[in-house]
Amino acid sequence: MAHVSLKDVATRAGVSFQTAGKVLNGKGRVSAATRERIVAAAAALDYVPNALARDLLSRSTRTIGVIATDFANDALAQHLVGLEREARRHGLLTIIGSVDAAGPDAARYVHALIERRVDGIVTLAPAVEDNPRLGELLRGRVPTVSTHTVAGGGIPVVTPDNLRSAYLPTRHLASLGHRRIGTVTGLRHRRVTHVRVQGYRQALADADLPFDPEAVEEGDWNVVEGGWQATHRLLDRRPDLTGLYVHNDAMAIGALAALRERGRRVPDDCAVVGCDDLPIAAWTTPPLTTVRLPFVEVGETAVRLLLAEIDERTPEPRPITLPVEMVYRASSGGRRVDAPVDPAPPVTTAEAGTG
Amino acid sequence: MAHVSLKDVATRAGVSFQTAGKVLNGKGRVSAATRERIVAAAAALDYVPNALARDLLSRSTRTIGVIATDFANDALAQHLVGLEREARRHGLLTIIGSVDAAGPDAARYVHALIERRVDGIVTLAPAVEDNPRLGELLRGRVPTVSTHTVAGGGIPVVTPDNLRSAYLPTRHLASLGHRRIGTVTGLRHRRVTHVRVQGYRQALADADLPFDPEAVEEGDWNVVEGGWQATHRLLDRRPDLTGLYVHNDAMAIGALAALRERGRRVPDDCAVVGCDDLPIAAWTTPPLTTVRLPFVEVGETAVRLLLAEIDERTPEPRPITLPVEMVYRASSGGRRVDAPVDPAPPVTTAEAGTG
DNA sequence: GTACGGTGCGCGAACGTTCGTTCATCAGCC
DNA sequence: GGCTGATGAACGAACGTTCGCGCACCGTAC
Repeated sequence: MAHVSLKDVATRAGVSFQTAGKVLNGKGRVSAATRERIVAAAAALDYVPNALARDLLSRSTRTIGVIATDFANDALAQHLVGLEREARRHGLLTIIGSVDAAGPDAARYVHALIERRVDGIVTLAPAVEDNPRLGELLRGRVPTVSTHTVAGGGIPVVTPDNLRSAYLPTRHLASLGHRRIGTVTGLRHRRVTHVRVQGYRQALADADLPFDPEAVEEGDWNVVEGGWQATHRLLDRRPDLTGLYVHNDAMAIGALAALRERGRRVPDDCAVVGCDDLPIAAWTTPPLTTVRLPFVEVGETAVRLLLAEIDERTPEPRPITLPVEMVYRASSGGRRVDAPVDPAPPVTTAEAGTG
Repeated sequence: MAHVSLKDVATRAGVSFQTAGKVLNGKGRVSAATRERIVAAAAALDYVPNALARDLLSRSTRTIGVIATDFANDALAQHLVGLEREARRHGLLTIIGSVDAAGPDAARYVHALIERRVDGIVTLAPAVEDNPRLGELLRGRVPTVSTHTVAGGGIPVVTPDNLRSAYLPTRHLASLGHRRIGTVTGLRHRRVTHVRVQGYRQALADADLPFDPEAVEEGDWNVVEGGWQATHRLLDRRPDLTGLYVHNDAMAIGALAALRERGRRVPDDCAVVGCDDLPIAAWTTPPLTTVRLPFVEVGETAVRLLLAEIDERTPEPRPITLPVEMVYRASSGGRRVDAPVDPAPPVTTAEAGTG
């Protein structure tokens, strides 16, 4: 498996290695005869050019790095799919690495990426919101795009329209006639959670419904059980809720279980709307009304933004948000009296859609 | 963001770049005074060594490539988690790429990996079973380990113990007293499917139950709907089944839905056992008895095998299989009369456990 | 004062490319 | 037959490292 170099090809073809290089790159004027000899030699020796040497000279590796927390996470995995696909479309390779939140290996990994001279980095890591170290490591050193607001700022962000991912389902529930709508949120320290609570409140206000802080409960949205526990806590406090917006589908499955245990029928006694539109959402009992988030598109967009940043074309200053979409199923009673979705965002604030 | 080289550090410190290199690598004898100047210069300039140059010389990139079909697939995503973690533990970077089965970009991607001089490749791609091209591309050119038997052979394989992943649940159902046990299989052309049918038949035989070809139905196991459809087809033919082994949890969820639609209670009218132990398996209605497959461990083991192959230590000749484990939940009626699991494999054949 | 061992650095070479320049050869032309 | 211009191929240099060798210089010992 020892590799063959241009020099090897050249000696076999009886030419200088530079001439061999010219032929194999299709550049420079070479006679048909020698060209043929060189091509034959390259084929015979199974020559594969050494990208290390080329990149060393060209100062570009056509490689990007991905910093993620957990590839098995549904959303992140889909981000990765879109990201890698778009990267490959542009002829870029993708290096991945997972980092535990604030551990020392985050710094080590970033360092390794810079040593490899990646052209840019995409972070798929909620941890960058709280942990300022990662931002410091990246800012000004490598072109970077993040799918989460980076502590300290200065790094382009692309996310789903998180505000509407809460506004739409809440409005949907209100339009179905529900007056007491609760919500099971994601982790409190996450930015997306704040934005969603804001969207939820906005929809309540638009429907002339009061905001009840006791109708909001935080859950651990990494596990189904988090939604199950939070729903129980919420219903202990507010047993009269008839509508529930849960910040992700995993927790919504837990919520359905909790409601079932309490003998509350869905959607008749309590309507439930999730978020994410995971594949299983269509197969819960009852099937889950939810919000489709453009996870794959976020990954794709991140790469496009990164390429723009690398080429020093205007690095998008303000966060980019991608449209979300309601998916109506039985857990909310279907799309009965839902108002048409207006094309323009219902609200606009400085915080809108960033998360 | 222009990068700083040893030469830059050296001129700032007033030494030759080789001396700077010695200091920054901790090798060679250098006086404390100049050492300090060099370190200071490196820090001031934010020097990061160029791995391209180093790797060019050392002929090792400490990087491995991953060829996968779909990172959003539950099993593959977990493979990837284990793989990347183990790689990082050994100081290796991981390059990923997804390839559509037999498309031309598979060849392109492999080529790109070899150009980058990756130290080895792991394939997480069922497609290598059918498509001989990928095997040809890799064999003899790059150290490779696969999680799927590669068409043409010659490449080390590591998988869960697929035979037992079917034997154990079938025996479990038999031990619960079920006499008519059906199975919804994965895609027919996949090797794992054959091995599982073999394990299923073996368990039937060991329980003195007849094998009924009509009690076996293929499903598209990439989607829940595949299990739903297959179960309906199966029950149309054999309405009297009282036990069902479904080849993955996603399809098992579809099976539960199909049984519900037919008014058959689980587990009383028909017991169901899935396979994979996805996080949601504990939250279906009823919770799903299933087989835990060591997906993460498969990824880790693949990296260890690959490192052995790279170091030219005995490249494991025969396929490695990792132990699987029953997880008892309500969909089968729990672990009521299950026989103790014998430590040794119940059967051994040439096909055992490979898939 | 010469020989000697050790220390501290510089220097050349190599890894496999790409790029630009130089050089030899040859045909065509007055 | 000497000049021009084109063509084909060789050549030198550079990218940023690592490695080993060589060479000053200093202090010590005879």
